[in-house]
Amino acid sequence: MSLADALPKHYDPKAAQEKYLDRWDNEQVGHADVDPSKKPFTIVIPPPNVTGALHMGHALNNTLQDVLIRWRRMQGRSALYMPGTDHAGIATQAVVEKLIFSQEKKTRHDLGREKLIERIWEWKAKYEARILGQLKRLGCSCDWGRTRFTLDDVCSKAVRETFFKMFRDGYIYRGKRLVNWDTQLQTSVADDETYVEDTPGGFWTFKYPLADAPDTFIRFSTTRPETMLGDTAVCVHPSDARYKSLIGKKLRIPLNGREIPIIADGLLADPELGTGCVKVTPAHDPNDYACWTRNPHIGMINILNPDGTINAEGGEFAGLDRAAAREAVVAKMEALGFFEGREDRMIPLKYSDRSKSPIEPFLSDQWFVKMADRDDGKPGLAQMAMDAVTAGKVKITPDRYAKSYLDWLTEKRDWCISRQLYWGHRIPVWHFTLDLLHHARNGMHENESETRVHQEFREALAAFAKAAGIGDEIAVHCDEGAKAFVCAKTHRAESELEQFCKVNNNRVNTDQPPVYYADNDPRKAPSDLIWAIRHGDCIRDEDVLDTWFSSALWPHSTLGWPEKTPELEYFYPTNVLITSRDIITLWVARMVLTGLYNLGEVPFDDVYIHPKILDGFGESMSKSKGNGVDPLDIIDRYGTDALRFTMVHMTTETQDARLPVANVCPHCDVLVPVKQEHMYMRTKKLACPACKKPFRPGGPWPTDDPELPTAKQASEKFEPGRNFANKLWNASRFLLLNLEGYSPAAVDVAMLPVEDRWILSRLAAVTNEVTGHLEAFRFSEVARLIYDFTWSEFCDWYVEMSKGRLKDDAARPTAQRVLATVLDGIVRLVQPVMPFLAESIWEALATAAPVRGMPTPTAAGPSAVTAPWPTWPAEWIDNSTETRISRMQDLVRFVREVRNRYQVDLKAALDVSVKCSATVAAELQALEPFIRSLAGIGTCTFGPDAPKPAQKASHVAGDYEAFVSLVGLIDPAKEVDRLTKQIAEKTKFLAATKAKLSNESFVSRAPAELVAQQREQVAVLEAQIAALSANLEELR
RNA sequence: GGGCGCUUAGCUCAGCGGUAGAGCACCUGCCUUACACGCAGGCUGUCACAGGUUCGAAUCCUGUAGCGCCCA
Repeated sequence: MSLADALPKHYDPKAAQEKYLDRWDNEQVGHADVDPSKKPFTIVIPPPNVTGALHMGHALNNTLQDVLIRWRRMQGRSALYMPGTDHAGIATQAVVEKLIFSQEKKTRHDLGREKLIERIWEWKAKYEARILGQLKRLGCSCDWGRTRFTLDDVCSKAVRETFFKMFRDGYIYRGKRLVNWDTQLQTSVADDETYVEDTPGGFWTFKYPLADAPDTFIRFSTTRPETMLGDTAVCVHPSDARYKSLIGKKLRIPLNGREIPIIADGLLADPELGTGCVKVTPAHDPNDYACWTRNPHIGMINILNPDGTINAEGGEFAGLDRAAAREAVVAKMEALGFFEGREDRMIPLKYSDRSKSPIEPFLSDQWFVKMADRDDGKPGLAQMAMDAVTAGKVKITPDRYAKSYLDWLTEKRDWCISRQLYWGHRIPVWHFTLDLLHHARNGMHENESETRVHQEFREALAAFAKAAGIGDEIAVHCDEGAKAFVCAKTHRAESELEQFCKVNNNRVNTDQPPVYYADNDPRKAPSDLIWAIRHGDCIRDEDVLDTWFSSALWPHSTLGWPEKTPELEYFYPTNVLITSRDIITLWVARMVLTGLYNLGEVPFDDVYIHPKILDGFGESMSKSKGNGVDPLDIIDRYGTDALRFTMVHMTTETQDARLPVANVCPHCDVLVPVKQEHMYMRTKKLACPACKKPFRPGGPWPTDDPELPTAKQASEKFEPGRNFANKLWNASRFLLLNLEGYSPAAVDVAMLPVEDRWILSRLAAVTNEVTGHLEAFRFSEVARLIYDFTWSEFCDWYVEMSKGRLKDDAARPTAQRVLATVLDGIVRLVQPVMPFLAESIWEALATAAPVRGMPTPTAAGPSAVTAPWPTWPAEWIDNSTETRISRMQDLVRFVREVRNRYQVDLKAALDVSVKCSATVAAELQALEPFIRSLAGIGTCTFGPDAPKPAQKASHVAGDYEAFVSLVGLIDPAKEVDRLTKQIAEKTKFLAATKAKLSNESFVSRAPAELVAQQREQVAVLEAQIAALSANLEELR
């Protein structure tokens, strides 16, 4: 009693969160041990970027993971939810650089590598703490003690080991690639860090003369005339009759006299467009670059310096900025007479989001991982990853995403892993420039000299490494020209190489021996090595690795690989990976291939791809639009349980999840829907429709508005979740108010009354279904079933039916036991989805009914989190009992409908008579007290001879006919309307059924069962229509 | 240009071969001692369009239109 009084009328999510978050933290409920007596279950978190805080997409992603983890933990698995964050190279470096520039007007070049990295670590510390805090408030039961970061020592070791292995095995090579080059910041930027804007520009037409027929010309147009300096071909369509005879001939570029071929390429040239001829500048245009890959003989020429000025390839134009070069090139072409015309045109120009300057496609040296099949017997990485999915070792759900995965991998495109950044895993490679002609100067053939130098370099390096004790820790590639690359596996090898470089760079172009090592030091480089490099340099690679390279290792790096840790042994391969579809290729595919490459085992058995969260207009959420919602705002307003419930409920297989966003009026807390015209800070002031006071809608506002308060954002989508939490809370409150005198006892379920057997049958069936849906990742079904069972069956019917029994001393103990058992079962089902609510109820229940359950009560454990997942005896599921209760519900609904229709006061009892067989009557009789109380009935008679009141409302059901006496109440017109409508419905249905049966094909081809059922239906319908018609007649 | 998904009640979405469902909104009663974040009841649909397969199609196939995402 005192306890129940202490329970507030409304579930207080904030109080529950505060209480249990601390407790779970202290008790480390998320800690998963290596425990051979249990089966492991592992999910690694897709590590959130430390760039910023978590958004609704994360809330969804992490909720689903935690649901599975909590469920499996209850099933007795050692469930590890591995937490951590991602350094997110470019994104994080960009925000920090931006911040520093805005506050201190300093660029990264001003600060230098060390200093900038230091500042980013500060940022990381702040955001990592924030992200982990958010995850905790989302209720995620991670094993916090194992938290990893993609740049920490453990992950770094895995990165280095993997890079080294791949380098040694010949999967990693250095090559050229066109990147989006920001000439101002002098870095490449990713595609998603650029934007395209229509910009006024020009469209110039020029002509090039044929080399051997200077009076014959090819005309073409371009928006970037300066790139003519880098042209290596002119391309026509192979089927274009105008140029067919010219294919293979040479043109002369008038600017510099270089001769270039006319080639045919159906993919680049479009005969319908302009002159049908296209100049090809492979080093400065993506399409032309692609053309070069198909026609490598044309070669390519880079004409730009990293700062956007023309390089030495530009001859007389060298040193000019690209804009000046454009004018100068046009002027010269005009002066030479090859300029044909210019028109103004809007050009879709790509800009860098970070410097707002135009992007230059720029050819640069990058590191790649070879994905293709190999001819040296080592497996192709892409093929390995494809085989894992086609062979079913990794199962992707929904399975249509397996196609995107396979399609992408089929291209087997090499993976560019280098980034021109400071923030990331620095590539552990040292560049040596060899003097290939060393021996040639002494008369040896050039080729032979080169081979010899390579060989000497290898041998010398091996000797050096052996002497330095790092023989197994370096690998070398020097099979291409003057560049040799040495990769260091360990920090020790790294520092040896660093020192070596330092020593030898000091003596480039001298004949002096190394000064760093003493003469008697075995590491002193052999003279051959010195010879080999003495005209070159030796420096560490400046680049860092793509973030995805480290996150690709996440499922095993977090478990300690390359060390053979017990965790790795026990928890790997992990079980499920949950992520969103846009990183199937960037991340999932790469995890599979690194897992297979490093460990020979796939990283996870299942991949579940969840929906994307969109706003109410179907647009993706983003800060700049101002349509994003902060999960913490939702938690503050509706509670974590409500947030999680709604997330689970929204997770269907095919649809993206729409979340209509509203501004919360800062004055009166009313939700004001966001309209599209409010987005992008387009609306600075709104009046609240409720309180009429003005406020500023949510958006990416840089500062506070001194005049107007800014609205927080919310979404009414979370209300059903909050309401459900409250409903279950109150059902529990009801039980606690009625548990006085509760005593546990063994129960023979078969001997229980029908209402108890019904709710236990439903509980067992729903539990089975929920378990099945969890196994198959059908999240929305899980939420729906729990919601419907709890609300529409347990609360609406069973709890109502129990009210009378609780007042009856004889029936009370059993009712209490069943109520406690069912509520306990519901709480367990709810725990994975709504853990704070479940724990609150669990704790309250523990004081009043610590020993509970059926058929044999047992002591409930201390926490719902660790309570066993429910399973019930199969024989509890009883269809005939469920049918009996359905019949009762149908009857009660009929009486209630009559009461509502005639606006009969609740307190006024109605008299009901039910005409039915003796069997049905007996079954209904057993439920009579419930029927009376649920429907508000005075007298109630059942049986074949049940009287038909003179004035009545009637209802015809499958196996009974019911009448509510309406003496003094009846409005015959209303009843006539109603019965007429019902007769019409049934007649229509009857006609459809008869039509089916008179169709010979139906009778012969449809399953016999179905045909029989339809025949029966005809009989039933005819009887019902007859009864309804008779009742209708009596009203007239 | 290629691929994938979506189009069902006013809104958000389930259903995916055998008489169209939920929540919200709306209407009518109810502060009935668990819950007004509630209770009882009601209203609401050519299941985008056009063909086809089938005894039977919202459900399977083909095409069209619109919307969205991914890849180039």
